[in-house]
Amino acid sequence: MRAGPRRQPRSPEPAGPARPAAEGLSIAGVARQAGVSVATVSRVLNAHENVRPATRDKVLAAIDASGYRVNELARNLRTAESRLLLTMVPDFGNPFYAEIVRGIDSVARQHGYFMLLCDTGADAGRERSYFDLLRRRRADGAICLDPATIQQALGEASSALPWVACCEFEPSMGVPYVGIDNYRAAGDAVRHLLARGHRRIALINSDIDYLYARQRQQGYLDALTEAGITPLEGWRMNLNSLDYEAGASAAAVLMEPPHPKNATPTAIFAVSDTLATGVLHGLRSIGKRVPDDVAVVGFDDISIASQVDPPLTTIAQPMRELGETAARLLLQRLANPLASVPGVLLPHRLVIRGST
Amino acid sequence: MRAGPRRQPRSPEPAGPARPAAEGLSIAGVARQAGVSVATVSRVLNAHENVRPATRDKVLAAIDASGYRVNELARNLRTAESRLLLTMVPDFGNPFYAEIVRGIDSVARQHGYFMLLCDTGADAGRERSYFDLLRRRRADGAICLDPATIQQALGEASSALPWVACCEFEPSMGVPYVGIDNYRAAGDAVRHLLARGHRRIALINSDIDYLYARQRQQGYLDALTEAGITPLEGWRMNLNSLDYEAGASAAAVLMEPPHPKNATPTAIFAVSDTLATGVLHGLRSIGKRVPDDVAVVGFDDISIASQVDPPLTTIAQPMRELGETAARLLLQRLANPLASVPGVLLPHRLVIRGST
DNA sequence: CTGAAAGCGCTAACAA
DNA sequence: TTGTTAGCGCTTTCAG
Repeated sequence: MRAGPRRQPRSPEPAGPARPAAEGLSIAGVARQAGVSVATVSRVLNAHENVRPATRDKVLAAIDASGYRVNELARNLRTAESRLLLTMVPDFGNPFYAEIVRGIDSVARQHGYFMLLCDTGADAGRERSYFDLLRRRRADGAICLDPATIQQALGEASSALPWVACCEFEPSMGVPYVGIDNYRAAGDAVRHLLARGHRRIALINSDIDYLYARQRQQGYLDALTEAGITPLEGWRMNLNSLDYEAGASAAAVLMEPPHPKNATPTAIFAVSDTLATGVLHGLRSIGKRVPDDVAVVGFDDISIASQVDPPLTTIAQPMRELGETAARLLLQRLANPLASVPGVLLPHRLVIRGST
Repeated sequence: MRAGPRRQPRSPEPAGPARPAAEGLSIAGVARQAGVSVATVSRVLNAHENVRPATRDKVLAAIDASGYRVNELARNLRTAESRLLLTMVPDFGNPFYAEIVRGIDSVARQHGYFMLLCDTGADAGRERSYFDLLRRRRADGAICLDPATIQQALGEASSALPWVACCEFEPSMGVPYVGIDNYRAAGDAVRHLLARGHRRIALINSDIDYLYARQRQQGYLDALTEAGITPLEGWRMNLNSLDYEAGASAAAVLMEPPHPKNATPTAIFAVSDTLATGVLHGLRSIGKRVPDDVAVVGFDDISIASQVDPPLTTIAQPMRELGETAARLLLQRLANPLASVPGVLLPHRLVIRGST
C-alpha cells in the first residue's frame, strides 16, 4: 500500500528574527523563556510529580505567555501511538449505527482517544483499506460493525491487529465482540405475533452477508416451525438496503397477489426499524391498515419507531451500550494485548406499541 | 492546555534479534533488504519520478516481501500535517447533520484526508476544546456546524486558524462559509401556506442561538406581515432540542386552548423535519388530522420526510452539497491560506407533499 | 539516479 | 529535582 504524492510542507523558514510568539513555537522555545530545559517542560506538560512547584509555575507562565500548544504530531511519533480509534460502519447515515457510534465516541473520549469514523458501505475493498490504517499507525485500534463475512475474510489476515467486532461477529474468529442474541430476539418477535393470533408471518430481511440477518432468519424459521407452521418461501425477502424506500417497496411486493390461496401474510417482521417504517408507508400506499389488516414488528427501537403511525412494536437493542462496550473491549485489548478475549452478549427487549 | 498523563509507550525492545518481518519494520529495513538507501525507498513510496525502474522494482519487491507499511506518525511529523479534517457538529445523531457529514467525508477522502468527527452538543466549552485540536496539530483544518453565536466567540480568538463554517455562519467574521438563504426559504414555506388559504400560522423554532433560527423566524414574520397578517406571539415556540419528542409535545402545547378567540393556528411551520415529524405525532395524539385540521411544513427534506403519514411538505436543503462545498472551501483554504474567502449560498427548494 | 545526513518536536533514559 | 542527549521513522536538501 503505497501513498500518493502529498502536499508540500511549510517551506523552511527564512530564519528571520524570533516570531511575535504563539506561532510554530516548540517546547525548546518555552524552555528558553522559562529558563529551564526541555525535559522539565516536558515533565510539566505531562504532569510528572518530580518538578519543584516554583519551577512548574515558571514553565506554566511561559506556556501561558507564549500561547504554546503541544505538537501532538511529534508526541505521537515519540510515544508510538496515535490516540485515534477507528470505527468502521456500513452506513453512518443509519440512525441505528449513529447511536452506537455515539456510545463508542463517549467512551473513547473519556479515555483520551478520538474517533476516526469511516463509512465502508459494507464494501470489502474499502474496509480492507481502512483496516490498513492500523498497520500504518494512523489509528491505535479499530471497531468494526461491518458484516461478519467481511470481517472473516479480513480477520484471517489481521487477527494480530488490535480490533474488536460490534453487532457483527464470528465467535470462532477469536476477535473480541459484543452483540445481542439475534436468534432469540427474532424468535421473541415472531412469538409475539403468534400470540396475537397471526399464522402467516412474513420476514423482510437484509442482505444475508450479515450475521444478524442469518441469525434472525433462523430464529424466525424455528419459531414458526415450533408453532407448527411451515414457513413459506414467498414470505421471505432479502433486501440489500435498509433504507425506508426499500422497506416500502418490499411491503408492496410482499402483499401482492401471487401467493398461494390463503397464504398472503397478515403480519410482517422487518429486521430493522428503518425497513419497518418504510413498510408502514408501503402498506399505507396500497391501502392496507396497520395493525388491522397487517401487523408490523420492527427491530432496534431507534427513536423514530415511537413516532410513526402507528408506533412500531419492535425489538429494542441497547445501542448505546453496544457502542460503549465495544470501545471498552478495545481499550482493554490495547492496554493488555495478551489478555483473553471475551465475547459479550447484551440483552434485547420486546417493546410493544400500536403496530401489532 | 496541558495534556494529562498518557499510556506508557511500548517498552524499549530488549534489542533482540531481527523480527520475523512485517512487524515494526521501518523504511531502513526495507532499504537494507532492497540494497538501497532510505532516501530511495522514500522516493519510491512517494512516487517520485527520478528513480530508475529497476531500482523501483527492487524496492517494491522488498516492500511486498516484508509487508512493510509506512508509519504515518513519522511522516506526519516530518511533513507537519496530520491529514485529518475536524468536523464539529452539534449532534451527529440528527439525520440532517449525518447527511452533511457524508458530503464532507466523501470530498475529504477524495483528497487524501480523513475526518475526525466531533459531537459538540452545541456546547461552547466542548467546541473550544475541539478547536484546540487545530493548534495542537492534530487536525489540519476544521469545519464547524455549530451555532453561529458560538463560532463568533471562538472566531475572535481563532480567526487565523484554518477553518470554515457550514450552515451556521457570520458573514462579517471573515470566515469562509456555505449555507442557504434561510430567510427566503422560511418565507417560501410561509407563502406556500398562505397560498393554501392559511392565515393563522405557527412557528416551531429551535434555539435562537442558531443563525438559521433567527433568519427563519424573520422570514416567517416578514412573510406574514407582507400578507397583512399580524403574527401573534402565541404562535411561536422556541425549543432547545430537535428531537422528535420535542416536536410532538410542542405541537400539543401549541394547539391547546389558551389562544385568543379564533387565534388557534391552522398551520404549523417547523424549522426541521425531525421536529415536524414529531409534530405529526403530537397532532395525531390530540386527535387532529393533517392536513385537514392542521397543515404542517417541515424543513431539510431528510429521508424520513417522505415516509411519514402524511408525507411532509418541506424545504429541501442540498445537504450533501453543503458538506461537499464546506470541505472544498476548507481544502482551498489549506492550499492557499492567503486567498480570499468566499461565502457560498446554495439553493433550497420547496417540496410539496401531503401534509399541506 | 542515488546516498549521506540533518532534522521535524517530543519523551525518557541516564547523569548530575 | 533538573539537564543532557539519544532517538521515534520519515522526507528532503545537498553531494556525488
